[in-house]
Amino acid sequence: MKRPELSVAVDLVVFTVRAHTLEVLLVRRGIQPYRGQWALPGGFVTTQESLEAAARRELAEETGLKGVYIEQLYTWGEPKRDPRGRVVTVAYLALVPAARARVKAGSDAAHAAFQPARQPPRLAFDHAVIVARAVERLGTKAEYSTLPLHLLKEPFTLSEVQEVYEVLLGRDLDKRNFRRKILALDALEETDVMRRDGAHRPARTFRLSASRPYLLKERGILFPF
Amino acid sequence: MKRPELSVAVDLVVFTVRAHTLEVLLVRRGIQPYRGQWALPGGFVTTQESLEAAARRELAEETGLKGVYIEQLYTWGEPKRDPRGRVVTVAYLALVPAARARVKAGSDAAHAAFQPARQPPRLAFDHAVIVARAVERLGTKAEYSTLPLHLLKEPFTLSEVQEVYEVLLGRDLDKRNFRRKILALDALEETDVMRRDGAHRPARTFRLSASRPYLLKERGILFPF
DNA sequence: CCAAAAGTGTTGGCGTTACACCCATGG
DNA sequence: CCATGGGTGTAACGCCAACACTTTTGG
Repeated sequence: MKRPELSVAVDLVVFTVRAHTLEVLLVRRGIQPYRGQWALPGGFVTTQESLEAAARRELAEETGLKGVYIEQLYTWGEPKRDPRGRVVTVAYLALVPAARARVKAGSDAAHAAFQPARQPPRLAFDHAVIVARAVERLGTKAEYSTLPLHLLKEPFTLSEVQEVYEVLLGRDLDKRNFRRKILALDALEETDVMRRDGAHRPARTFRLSASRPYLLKERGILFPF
Repeated sequence: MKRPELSVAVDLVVFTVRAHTLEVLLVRRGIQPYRGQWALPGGFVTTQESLEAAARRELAEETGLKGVYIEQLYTWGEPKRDPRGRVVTVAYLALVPAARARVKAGSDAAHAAFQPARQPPRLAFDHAVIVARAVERLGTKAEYSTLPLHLLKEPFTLSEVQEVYEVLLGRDLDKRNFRRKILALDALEETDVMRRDGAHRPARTFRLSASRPYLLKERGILFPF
């Protein structure tokens, strides 16, 4: 049995929501091919680490962040997607709170930046396709899960929760209905600290409940009977 | 930049529904490691083919089938998942109609067979994990899509459609409600042939409608407002 | 006292579930 | 004529969408 050897890479689609916009982390390529163009952060998988470990390593190298939400997105492996040779890339989707979304100190200022995810600049390789798919996936999950909560730093207010859902869904939501629904999921737990912001009433704050720490799956809509 | 070379494989989870049971195609390994144990069909990706092409090639080699529904499932790449060395495998999920689900002629009778997908025999490598995830994914998609229709050979009857949904969802469905809903999706188109089976009234038959040929996504349930 | 965001309930409409009998055929 | 699966309608209920004003604070 033949076992051709290929290169395996991971690429990261790191999202954050800032100023009512969905943003993605991009890096400027310093080497050929596509030198000077924007691309997704990523790199080759070493022989001793798992795929997710490689993705987390790359994420830490660019942002210094650890312990954020990460999930595998899709694997691309067209023979000619990389002009250097055959590279199969496993793409990961990561969510980071805007308050933590800083490019790593010490990097060149022009080296990496968060940019609009829905109208990104011209990207290297097939990265535009990867970003588009990640945006679609995140939007879908916003419809039926609490995944978007990972875009917020705890503790957060209900208005902040509503903002991220509105950005991901691309439409405005009714405040009263939204609050009733998100609280009914029993995925949030109230903290005892209030957020004092400006010249207005302070807001209650919440964190992910310990019993429902992560994503929440609900029944589908086609056959609920 | 270092570019370690790894082996990349594809593995196939080929489902069919027969006798009110979800079944998966397994092959008996003829070589070490895990010689004699059941495993998923699959093989290494050659340097010139895409991942999906490799998956379709393996599927054709085992079953002779072409043009069936196939989608990428997930990629596994733990360093020690294969004792021979570092192998990253991209798993694909395929759906074949029971009427076409034959192991390729000329194969050893004991070489490959469809077996219960929810209680499979002991499997080689991490294939039990892969099968479990595929079963879960198929069940989820049955909740909100018409994907299960690809488990049927056209033309099919509404009773056959209901049967595959019941098997995937693991519960019985109400006949009148089911028919109203599945027809309301506008994904089926009636043919002019009737199915005459036995000592009972003949059934109307349907095929996937040309305008809704494939999977159908519906709105989520969390924020439909 | 004014601006700004937080917080809070009710009702009408629609979609979903529950449910039982007649039809067409082959033997 | 009987057994077998195919085919069909309605009514009660529950859930969801729509909708506007009061509260609390800072300046």
